[in-house]
Amino acid sequence: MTMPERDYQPDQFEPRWAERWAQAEPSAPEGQKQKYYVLEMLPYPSGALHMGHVRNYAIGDAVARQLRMRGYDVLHPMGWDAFGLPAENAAIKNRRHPREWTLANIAHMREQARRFGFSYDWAREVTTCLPEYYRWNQWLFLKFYERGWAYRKRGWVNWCPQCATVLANEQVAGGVCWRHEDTPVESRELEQWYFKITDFAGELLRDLEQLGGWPERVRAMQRNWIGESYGAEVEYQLQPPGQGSRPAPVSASAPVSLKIFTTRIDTIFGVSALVLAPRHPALAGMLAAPELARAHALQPERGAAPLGTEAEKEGFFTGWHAINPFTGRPIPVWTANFVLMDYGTGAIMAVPAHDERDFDFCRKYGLPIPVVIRPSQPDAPVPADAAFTEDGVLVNSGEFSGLDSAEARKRMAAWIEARRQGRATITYRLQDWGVSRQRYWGTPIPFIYCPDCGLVPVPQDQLPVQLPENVPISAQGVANLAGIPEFVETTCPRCQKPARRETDTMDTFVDSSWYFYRYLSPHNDGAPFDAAEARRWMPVDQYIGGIEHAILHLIYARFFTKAMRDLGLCNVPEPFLRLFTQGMITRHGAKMSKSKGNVVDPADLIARYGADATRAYVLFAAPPERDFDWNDQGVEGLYRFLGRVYRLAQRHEMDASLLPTDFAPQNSEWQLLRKTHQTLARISQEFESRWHFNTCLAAIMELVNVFYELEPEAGKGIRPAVWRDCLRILVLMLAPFAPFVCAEIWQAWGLRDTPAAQTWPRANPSWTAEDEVEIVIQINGKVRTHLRVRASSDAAELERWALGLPAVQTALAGRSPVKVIAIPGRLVNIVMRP
RNA sequence: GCGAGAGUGGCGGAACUGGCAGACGCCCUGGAUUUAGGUUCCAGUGCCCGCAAGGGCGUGGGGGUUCGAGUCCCCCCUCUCGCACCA
Repeated sequence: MTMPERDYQPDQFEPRWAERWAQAEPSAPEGQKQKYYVLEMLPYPSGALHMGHVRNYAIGDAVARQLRMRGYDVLHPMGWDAFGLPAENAAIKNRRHPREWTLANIAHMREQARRFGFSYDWAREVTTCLPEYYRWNQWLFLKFYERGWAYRKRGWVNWCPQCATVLANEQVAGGVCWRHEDTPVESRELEQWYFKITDFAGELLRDLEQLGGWPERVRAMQRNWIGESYGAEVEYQLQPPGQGSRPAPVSASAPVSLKIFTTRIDTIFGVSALVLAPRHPALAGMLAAPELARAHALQPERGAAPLGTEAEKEGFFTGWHAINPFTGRPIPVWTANFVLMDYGTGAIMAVPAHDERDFDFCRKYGLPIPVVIRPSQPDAPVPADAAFTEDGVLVNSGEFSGLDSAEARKRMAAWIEARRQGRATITYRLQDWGVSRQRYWGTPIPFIYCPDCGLVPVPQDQLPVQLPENVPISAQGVANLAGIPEFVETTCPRCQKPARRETDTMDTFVDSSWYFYRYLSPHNDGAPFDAAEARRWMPVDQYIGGIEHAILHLIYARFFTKAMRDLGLCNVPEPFLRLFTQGMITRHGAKMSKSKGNVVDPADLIARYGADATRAYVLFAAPPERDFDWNDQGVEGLYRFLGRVYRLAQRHEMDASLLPTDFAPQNSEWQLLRKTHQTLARISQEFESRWHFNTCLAAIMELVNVFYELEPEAGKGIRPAVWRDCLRILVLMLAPFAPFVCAEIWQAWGLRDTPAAQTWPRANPSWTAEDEVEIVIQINGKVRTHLRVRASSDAAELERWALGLPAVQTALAGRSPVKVIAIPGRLVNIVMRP
């Protein structure tokens, strides 16, 4: 008896399952099962899911579903990165409150995610713009403040005129804003809140070594970003301008010494000048107003130089001199555009003979170029008209002459340290994270400015500091908090006198730095998260997301975990054990964007082909870590394939009985069992290694082709029990990639639950092995013929049989081969002289 | 310039350890089913020569190691991504 065959029409059953799964209570955690935390990067609720989301979640869901079938207790949550500027821009456009717009988008996107069948535990959903969440941003901010990890500082900051707010260094790439690629970032001098991520720089760098489950590319990017350099600080005493014994009068704020950072203290006998960054604070006490202005004019705007070039080096002599502590001789102090205030001490010693930049600069301005390092190999060539920048042997360096560079660096650092004019030190390129934003739609920073008490943290029991509901929205924008008097005006928690609230909000990267802890106890109102839950679930076993967060989000989140560990909130040093970065989906060779008109809308795909075909195609098109270009016909291929499976399954009855493992197959049963179990072994292996789901789906397609080929044998040469067993395995293997159609088939078969609730099948090794193999016969490395032999045939047998083949006899033409290579199970190569 | 990754049919890709290059899918062609179109099912499909049997060529280019190289080594070319005077 066969069931009536129906066409594959996913819209007739997918919504039904989606609804059922959305309402299903998450399976209760079972203590004895091993935990596995699968996390996908939470999306910004921009309005609708895009293909990038679909790819990210299709990968994560396949992994989560397969792990559940393998018996893990899987945590697979989802949430919304709901604060941020697009909501304000939308507010301006539609005169709609950012909260309304955001929550409406979330509702829609959650519905889309459900329609796709992504198996999230919706009871754990987190929305960062709700006070239940952001109060814990504020709570953590205050904890950081107590530890000195949150502090205020006046300094030059990146300002994006489009965003009308400050940006962190990580959010500026190539001189432009990360959200506005056509907007150069300006620099402004402002007082801002910072997180002291530099306190963790060394640990953030070292612990990268233990992140073996991360792509090397991401680790390299973070390593470069942190930028650790071993070197020394050296303090130079200053001499004001003036001739001989009559120094010119200097102001009270005049500095008496200057600290520089160098990685090459071994070259210090070759210093021609000290050079200060144009914005070095010491210059204010060294230069008269016109010169100071001249110095400030040297400061290049970030990204001012065209890409691929460096600005011409420019600077001028300040009139001051500094005493080289090693030689006792005065050297001129300059200021120049090529010295960065943000790195080291903002001042360098210029050693033109041994640094390319210093060489360019000193040659341009006619400063001397004394040589103090020679190559270790006496006959090695020395660059004629360039700096020799490698390590070597010191010359003209007083008592240090003759030492090699590495040894000299140690001794010279010790020498300067003994004189208390310097020390060996480590410098990082990484700078503290500027977290202030001058925007409305973010977490208010919980501080109060009191005329009497100064800066006062908002007491913990008064959290959250709520974002005011009523905010003026005009064509110019959403007012920031400074423009909302009801918010600003408050009373001092200490003295109760009138006071002002801090009006900056937090960078939204604060929200995403710890959201994956909030999933563990999303409704806890006594703490950001439950420590016992964190002990059970952290670290995240597998994080999946886009490479674009390689530095920003992933370094901030690592920093938060380390800080929270030091606060005693959690006990792991790293948040993400394994990281998988999926590739981009392009179309017509370009990133999908509305302006290019090359967007594929997941909603349209669901309507035409259903969620399963869309998910499966996204996985089939390429290995998940690679970029791929969207092909409209490709989805149709997967739609056809799922239809093939659906129809095949409908044509056959099912029962719940399993084939015994010691079952003795006969005739074509072997073929089906072997193919099924070989496919199963391949897919099981792929889940535990590369995640090349494209080959998994290809393997399932091959298997389905075999089913079609053998279908006339079903119930004849292939007994029903064998046919059913293989068919059931097919559906179970497909279930992580196309859960709807598999559930539908399961139900149509009259079986209980869904494939997702079944145990992942185990490949039977006695059925995967081939008993016969085809051996390639080569002559001089070229395939000439084939030979079918028992799989167990040894090399001697193979050689004997191969040499007896007519084709080989013809080729040999009576001569004897020079050599015969026989590899059991693979080939025989007969080597002859040409 | 520096760092990382990638170059395989008309297209996406497969070949994980050196052992039949092109699995699987798309496109295209033909056949069956169908009143017809669509759907479905089956077959063909790297390039060149050949009616065929068969042969030659072929994984960006050049060289090398090896019985044997898409895979290992050296040199070069192209593309993608990241970094951008970090002393």
